[in-house]
Amino acid sequence: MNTTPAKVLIIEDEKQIRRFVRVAVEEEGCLVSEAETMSQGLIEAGSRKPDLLILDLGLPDGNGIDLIRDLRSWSDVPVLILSARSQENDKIDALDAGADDYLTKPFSVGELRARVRALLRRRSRSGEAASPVIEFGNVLVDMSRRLVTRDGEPVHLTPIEYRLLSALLAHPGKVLTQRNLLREIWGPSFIESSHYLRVYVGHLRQKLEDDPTQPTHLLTETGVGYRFQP
Amino acid sequence: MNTTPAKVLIIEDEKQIRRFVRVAVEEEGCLVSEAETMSQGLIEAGSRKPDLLILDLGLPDGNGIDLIRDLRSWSDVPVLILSARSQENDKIDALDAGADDYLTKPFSVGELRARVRALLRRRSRSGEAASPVIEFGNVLVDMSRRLVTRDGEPVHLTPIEYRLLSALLAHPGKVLTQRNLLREIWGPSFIESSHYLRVYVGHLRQKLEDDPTQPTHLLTETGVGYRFQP
DNA sequence: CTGAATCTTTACGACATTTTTACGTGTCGC
DNA sequence: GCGACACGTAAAAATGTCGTAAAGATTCAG
Repeated sequence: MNTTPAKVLIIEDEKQIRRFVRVAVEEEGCLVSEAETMSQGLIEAGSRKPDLLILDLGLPDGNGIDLIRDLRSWSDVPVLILSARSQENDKIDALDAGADDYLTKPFSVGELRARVRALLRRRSRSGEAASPVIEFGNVLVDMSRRLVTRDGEPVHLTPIEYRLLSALLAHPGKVLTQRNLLREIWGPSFIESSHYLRVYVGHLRQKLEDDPTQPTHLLTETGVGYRFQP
Repeated sequence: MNTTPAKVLIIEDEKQIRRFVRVAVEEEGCLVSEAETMSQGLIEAGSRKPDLLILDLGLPDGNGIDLIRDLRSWSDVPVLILSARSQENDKIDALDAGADDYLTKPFSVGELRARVRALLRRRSRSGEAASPVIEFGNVLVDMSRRLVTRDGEPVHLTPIEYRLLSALLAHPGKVLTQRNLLREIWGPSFIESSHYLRVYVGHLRQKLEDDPTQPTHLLTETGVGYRFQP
């Protein structure tokens, strides 16, 4: 049980929905603050340091995705998105930009509270020290020393190769979309150039997989992205 | 077991059928309220906050589909439709608008009670299941990792297969019309090509059902659409 | 300025996925 | 029963994506 109540920031312009969400979240025992605009929301997020941010994508001023990107440059607070069914694409972009979960309107109190609980649960867990050395196959990756070895022999990785490997290793078992990886490693303007990924995933497999032709740890999900399998 | 009995609202003009339904639902241990007209039904739904709404499409005043659309803008209470065989199109339109399941007159008490149970079951679960991992049969679907396993073995799904599965799994027990699914997965211009669905539902059954010939979880509603049964 | 390392770009064959096509089955009304 | 219709399966054709190698382009140290 957490001693201090979690702080939740709601960014939502419609008063009705804001009330609805506030009540639901307060029933989870959280401290709630509100913002009606993107810019106000960013300021609140910076000053109040909330443990969870609930964001409506359909705000009149500015783009919610930009807010998330901005936010992610200095904070890793969980972000829960509220979106209308007509904003399917925005939703995906938002998840790509670093949001954690989403709800499509209309949603029920139960659903909302469940998502809030799930995202806040992460808060308590994340404190545990993540082991800085990852192992798979006959490869060791020491994150703290930026050192990669295979069968004991050190393996040299170029900067991009290493960043790509880190990104994949950060979420074991999870599929990372091409856009996600491209944004994280090359920057937002390279989202289109998915062939970079093919080249560099190829390099990594060449250096780390037993049989680069039949990879067992750096897997491709055709049409979607790549996945690291421990 | 739920501590509080579920509240069910019946919107039906024919007194005879209203009685029939009321008795059946009460045998499920529910609290029943009634409405004879659309407008009255909407008011009741707003004030009583029922856990299930049973709606006859053939009401004299106004259109049942409009009622559902209106309702869906502020509530996601499950809706069970009663329709006469001559109202085939209305039935599908209603499901498209957001209804959850349907019964075609004449129907038996047993059928009715089974549907009611199924739709109410969702109520208790939706609050708890914050976990993004869904289970059915011997299959596990981890939404956060885009990972599907069967008997522990990973199952590979193509992008379309996965999107189709997600769409079905998003609403357990709910009937999703072909138009609905086609629009969500292929886009609005593919509403006519119901053929794709047959092919890809076939693929999913092949990969996930114990006996693809006799599916137990990915069910067909002939002439209407498909349904995921947990 | 030169060379080595790295990154970017290009091209093409191999492969995976999607789309078509074709045909068999079962159901329902007549 | 017979024909129309919707559904399920299989496999070919079309399309799209991936992996690889290798040739420019860039950077940086010496």
